[in-house]
Amino acid sequence: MRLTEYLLPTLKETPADAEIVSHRLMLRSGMIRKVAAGIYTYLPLGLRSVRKVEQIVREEMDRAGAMELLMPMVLPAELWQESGRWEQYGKELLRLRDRKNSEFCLSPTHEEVITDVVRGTVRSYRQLPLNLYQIQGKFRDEIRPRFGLMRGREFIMKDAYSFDIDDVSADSSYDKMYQAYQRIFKRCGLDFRAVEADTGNIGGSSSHEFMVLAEAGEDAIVSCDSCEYAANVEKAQMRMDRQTVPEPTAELQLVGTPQRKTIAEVAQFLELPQSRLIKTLLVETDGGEQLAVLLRGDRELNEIKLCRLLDCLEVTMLSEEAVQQLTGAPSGFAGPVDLSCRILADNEVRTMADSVIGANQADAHYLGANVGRDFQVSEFADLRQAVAGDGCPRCDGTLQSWRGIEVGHVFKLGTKYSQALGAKVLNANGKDVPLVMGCYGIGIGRTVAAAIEQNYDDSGIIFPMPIAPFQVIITLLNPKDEQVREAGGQLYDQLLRAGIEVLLDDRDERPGSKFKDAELIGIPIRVTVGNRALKEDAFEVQKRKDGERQMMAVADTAAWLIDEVKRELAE
RNA sequence: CGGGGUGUAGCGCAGCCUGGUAGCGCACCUGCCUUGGGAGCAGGGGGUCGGAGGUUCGAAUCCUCUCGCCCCGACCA
Repeated sequence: MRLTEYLLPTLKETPADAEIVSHRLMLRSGMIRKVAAGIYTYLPLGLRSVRKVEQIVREEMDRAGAMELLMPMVLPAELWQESGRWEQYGKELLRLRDRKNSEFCLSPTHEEVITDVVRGTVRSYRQLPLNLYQIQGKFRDEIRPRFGLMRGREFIMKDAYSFDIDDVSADSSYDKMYQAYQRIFKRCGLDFRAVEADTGNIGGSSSHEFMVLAEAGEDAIVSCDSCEYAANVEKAQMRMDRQTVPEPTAELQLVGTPQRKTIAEVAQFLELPQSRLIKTLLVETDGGEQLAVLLRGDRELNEIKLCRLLDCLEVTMLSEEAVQQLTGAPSGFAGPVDLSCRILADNEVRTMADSVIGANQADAHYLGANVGRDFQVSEFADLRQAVAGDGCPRCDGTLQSWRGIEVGHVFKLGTKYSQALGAKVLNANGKDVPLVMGCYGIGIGRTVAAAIEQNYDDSGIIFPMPIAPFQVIITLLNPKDEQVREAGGQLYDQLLRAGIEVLLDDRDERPGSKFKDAELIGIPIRVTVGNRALKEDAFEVQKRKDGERQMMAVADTAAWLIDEVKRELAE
């Protein structure tokens, strides 16, 4: 493309509401434009990168034996009522009515539709396994869209669904997708990790998230420094180093702690490390049960682990009034002694002796508290958030922590949807069995954004070759100069003929502006055409990545570029 | 949904407190000039000041309501 004919609205100034690098750079480089909160137009340049990622995804899905189809985005309520999710899904599901007042929704995901398709078309195990995917716009009415394409309401997603006759076969389908994802993100030039993940409310037995490592990531993950273990902190376990239950050495003793409510305040006041305290969190399940959760003072509760243990969807902290009612004291002084509700504790609490706990009376704590002697715990479990430095649950290694951007997620679904929607086939014994499903998502736009989070500098984006909107940019320093136009034009034609995606900056701008734009939009290789170098019968070639310039004979340049682009694509 | 903020030209902002002809920088258009790192000069186009109502001789400015957007939190295949 010639830039004089291309829509490239780059911005010198940074739009005020762009918080993270990728959002800022995508706006500045003219890749996207905001239409409404969490809703974006992909401008020509942005769309090219999106298409690159889509194409890589397509090739790898096809290679893994999946078939592409396309389902509608507007779905009838009936289908969602059948699976029960019309009621369950909540406000994230954007509901609408047609002119006949029938109810519809904008689909945030397609388990129902795909299951409906398959139950109507697949009758026998001989037709399995089956893996169907689509690349399509999705809509989720997020509470708080932010960070540009990172968390939009409308977004492009690849979603695939596998159908198998039994668990063994389903595991193999899952594994194929896992491998395909490894290839996809590798080809996109990303530094990523596959981590064990919580399955959330989509259900299913097992799941991995593909996390691109980046500071701006919304997820925290941990990984072992000596084995392959890696997990989302929502799911991450840790090794229990000390299993012994220590003997109490101190008596239970009431101590005044005026106005000291938080762990930090109490620890400082008593001149003890926070790890000598036990914090008592009072929560209520969505089922209405109130209970206490004990953790070492310096630890954080992992609500997901707690919910799993309690088999509920959410827990909330008790209000000030409820705390007062349950403990007889203002919040900040709750403790497990003589508490009337059920008391759960993190495994670590079992290994603590002579601890500090709340006394259930205003401005007082107990010293020397011991489990079993001074208070009882109904159940110990893994309830705390893993942190860097914890022991790996699989080996002797130590966990490290990272921020990650979730670009892909693979799930073993089991028969949750096939059962709800009656998707069954006859097996080899002529018996009706529900299909065993898996589902596999990739956020396309998010992948582009994540790539930018990992590849940029002060001047702008540094696109990896496979997802760059153009592979080469030819900058004509003075497009009015006949010789420059001629030489640049010839190179441009040669590259086009070779199938190289090339942008010709033939705009009548000053060189500085063109250099700045080329760097901002991150084209991997730039060829500068100016009469100074042309006098030596040379072009100047510069890679965006390292900025190194080299002079190259005009006659050799096209062949070198073609070679170089292919080499980088194959990397 | 709770807390905080903001809405004035495509983008970034000033003006609002203390009411009196709507401004600046960038971008855009024309001309001259310039051409290896976002030049310079001159001229020009573009705004129902988010919307509705109210107070006032007069509202971007004061009051009420409303909508959008942003940040923090809860939430989230």
